[in-house]
Amino acid sequence: MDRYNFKSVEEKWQKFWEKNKTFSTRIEKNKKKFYCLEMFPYPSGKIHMGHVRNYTIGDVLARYKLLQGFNVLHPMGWDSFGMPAENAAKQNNLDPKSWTESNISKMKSQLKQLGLSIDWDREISTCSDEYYKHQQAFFLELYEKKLVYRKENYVNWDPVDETVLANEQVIDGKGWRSGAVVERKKLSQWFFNISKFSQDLLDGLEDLNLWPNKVKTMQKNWIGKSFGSEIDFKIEGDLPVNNIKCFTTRPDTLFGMSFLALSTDHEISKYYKENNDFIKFKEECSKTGTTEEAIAVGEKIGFKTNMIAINPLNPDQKVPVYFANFVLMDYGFGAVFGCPAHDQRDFDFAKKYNLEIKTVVKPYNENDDFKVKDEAYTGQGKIINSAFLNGYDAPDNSIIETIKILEEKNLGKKQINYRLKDWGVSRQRYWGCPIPMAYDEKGNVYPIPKSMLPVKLPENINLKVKGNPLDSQKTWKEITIDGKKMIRETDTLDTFVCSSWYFLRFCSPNQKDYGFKKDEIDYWMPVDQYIGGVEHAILHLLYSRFFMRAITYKNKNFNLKEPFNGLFTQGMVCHETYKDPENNWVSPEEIETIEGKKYLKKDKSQLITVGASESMSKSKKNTIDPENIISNYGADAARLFILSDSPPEKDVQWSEEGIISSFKFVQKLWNLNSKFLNEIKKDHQKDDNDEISKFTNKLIKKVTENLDNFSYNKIIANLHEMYTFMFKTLENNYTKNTLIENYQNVLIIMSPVMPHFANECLEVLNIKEKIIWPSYNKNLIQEDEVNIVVQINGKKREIIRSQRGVTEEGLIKSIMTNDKLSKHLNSKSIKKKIYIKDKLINIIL
RNA sequence: GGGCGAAUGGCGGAACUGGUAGACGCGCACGACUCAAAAUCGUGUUUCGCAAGAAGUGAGAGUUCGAUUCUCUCUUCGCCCA
Repeated sequence: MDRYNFKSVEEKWQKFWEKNKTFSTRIEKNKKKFYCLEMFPYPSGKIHMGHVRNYTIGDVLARYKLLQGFNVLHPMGWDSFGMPAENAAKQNNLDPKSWTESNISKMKSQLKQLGLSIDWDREISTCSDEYYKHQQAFFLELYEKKLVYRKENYVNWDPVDETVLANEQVIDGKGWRSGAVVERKKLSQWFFNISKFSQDLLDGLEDLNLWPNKVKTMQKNWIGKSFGSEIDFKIEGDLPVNNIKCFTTRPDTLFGMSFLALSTDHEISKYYKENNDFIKFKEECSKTGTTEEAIAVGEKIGFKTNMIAINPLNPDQKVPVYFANFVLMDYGFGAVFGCPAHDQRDFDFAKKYNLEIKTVVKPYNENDDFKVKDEAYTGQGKIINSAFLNGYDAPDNSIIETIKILEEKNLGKKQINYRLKDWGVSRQRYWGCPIPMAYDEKGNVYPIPKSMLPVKLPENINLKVKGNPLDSQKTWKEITIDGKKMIRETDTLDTFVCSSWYFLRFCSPNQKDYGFKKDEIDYWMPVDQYIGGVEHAILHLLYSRFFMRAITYKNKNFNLKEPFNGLFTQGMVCHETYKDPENNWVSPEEIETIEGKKYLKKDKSQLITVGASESMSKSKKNTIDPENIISNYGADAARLFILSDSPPEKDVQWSEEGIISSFKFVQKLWNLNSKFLNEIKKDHQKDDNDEISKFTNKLIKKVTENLDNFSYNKIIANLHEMYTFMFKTLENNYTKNTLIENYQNVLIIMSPVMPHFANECLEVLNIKEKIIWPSYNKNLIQEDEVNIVVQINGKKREIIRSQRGVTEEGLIKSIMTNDKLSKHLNSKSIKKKIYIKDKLINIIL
């Protein structure tokens, strides 16, 4: 038998698809469309195993839908703006553009080697001005709709990268990329008004039935809707301040209040702007980050004013007013009342400044004299020490009751609050989409006229300057609009903006005058299946959902809110980790296995310790290069293995044994192919039986169901079963037609997973009609005989073969004549029988 | 600390709405081919037991004729948020 030459076969089909534009798509109104999209990659220069998994999953789906007769849109592009290009360029004295472009061409050829059914005519790259000019136009459109605004704001400042970080880019108080301790800094920033859509984004989740619940929950928590109330506090003191408005989610703990805390940016701070102690204090506050986490973990500090606040429900109680670092201006009204007993931040603060800690909620299992001691009590319970509120169940009932009382007395009202904040999109970087705005001498803001778009990035610039390189580009910065001299905005857009609408651009990649074309969007959108990593569960997906709403806002002829109808989040690719005797990470390539033990290749006396399997990362050196895998084993084997071992939504463990086994399986299938061709040549007069058709029809049913459920790992198992069955039974006598018909169907259903191999085999069969996904014949998948489990007292005793549809009486008869079973039954009387037709009988004695 | 999810052989994992636990693969063992090895093919492989049989899906309870599947309590792990 000849060996299967995967190299030439894979190359042949990749060329064939490219030359024939097999996967290039256009609108066909009479056909049902299917938009299959995988998250586009950042062009780092090399694909990694995560890409292989992501794009294989997507490709299996796209090819399956294509065979089912859908008009499939399956595009690919590049998320090509961002810091890595700028950093790499800085280090190697390159320019980010050429670095990015050469990476794209390398990665593109790698993706092609995987045999993906991509419509490359639709390729887009977000760093090309052909793409970002439309993004700038959208920016202006949103500006006109007042969904974009500029404000001075505290931001998370990364002092190493010298850029602003979004809250989610701050991990453990440090920059996600640089690892530097993040500072609080005040900057003028551009914002997208995403919070305007908080409720709508929340409501929209309800209809996303094809999204994982996990992701929906995460988004829900991120939007963070909470009920509470605003409360007016009367103020006494020597300042012209009569009252302060606070927001709270726990108005029911008002009787436990012992201070009022203000943000240092609260308007009242204007009375302190010449107070040196206050200025010092404010500086101190800027050292705490702006994330909820930083605030929860950091030390709570306060600046005491000489104002006194009066408890509206208990006018005899007067408490001090502080400025405090844990109150932010963009939460509520920048003012909160402190109830130390039932809020940990307030508790920490009260301990530090010796304020009263008055318990007003007790757990159900405690007495009325319960007192909060070492930490705040935030759980459920009953209200105590609170006059007319005593006895209410906290928090639910007590909050409702308190709000009712506050509203009756005109002291406050119910309020809904969202955790979701507006999206700061300004970045002080070069390699991003320029924000199309300008300022006159007085600092007034002007949009760049649409006729002057795109605002192109200047080329050949010095990146090795402090701060934003665009800031030092005088010739680029200075422009004239309508004869007026102006200075450009030098901030660029967060790269998440680029990925918030690329799925629209794929529908109209060549549209010149606008980002997309209406009739193309109407046909292709929404994305039917979006596939990517769960790490984008919140930001990218939420931003994209916002962007659709922003574009359709006040837009009568375009009304689509949800961009992604179906979402699938695949798991990560893991690999064992290895360490040498000196405790250094060792990559799998440096290891040789001798008699089951692993040694360093270069020094075979050195034994390697095998650690846990963890997600592939450069730092742990447990990555495997897909390019080597493809050249050693072929794309089909790689695709086969990446799908075979685990369900796609879970992590998969890459292993040498695994890929070798897949490689061998491809060869086995090739041998099976030869055998099939041999048998077909024999062309018997008559079929021995219909066993092969029965098997194939069952196989079609199973594989189709597994494809529909994303159980791709089970498809591989189905194919293994197919191989075993066919190899054993092929030598029965079958006619040419029977063999061809069944083998053709087998090849078609394996083609989404192993497209090169399957197409090669199909070609030899020389099928004249169009290749389509086979349906199964219901009559052929039913067996005439079934296995029936016989249980006695709920315990399995025997399996008996029986005719389908056998009656209970018939079954009992054969049980009585069965030696093994009648032994158990003896002369005992049968109390009860449970018979599940064609499956099981349980006899209770 | 809160939310969500998971736990099945030596390993990765199957098991439809409660009805044969361990499909399929890896690994391992034995056999065939070979002077030998590799490759390939075949057979076996949850545990205990010679066998008949018994036990068995993280632990403990419950519902049921019957529970990996449903309910409760607990343990451990993972992810997200803090």
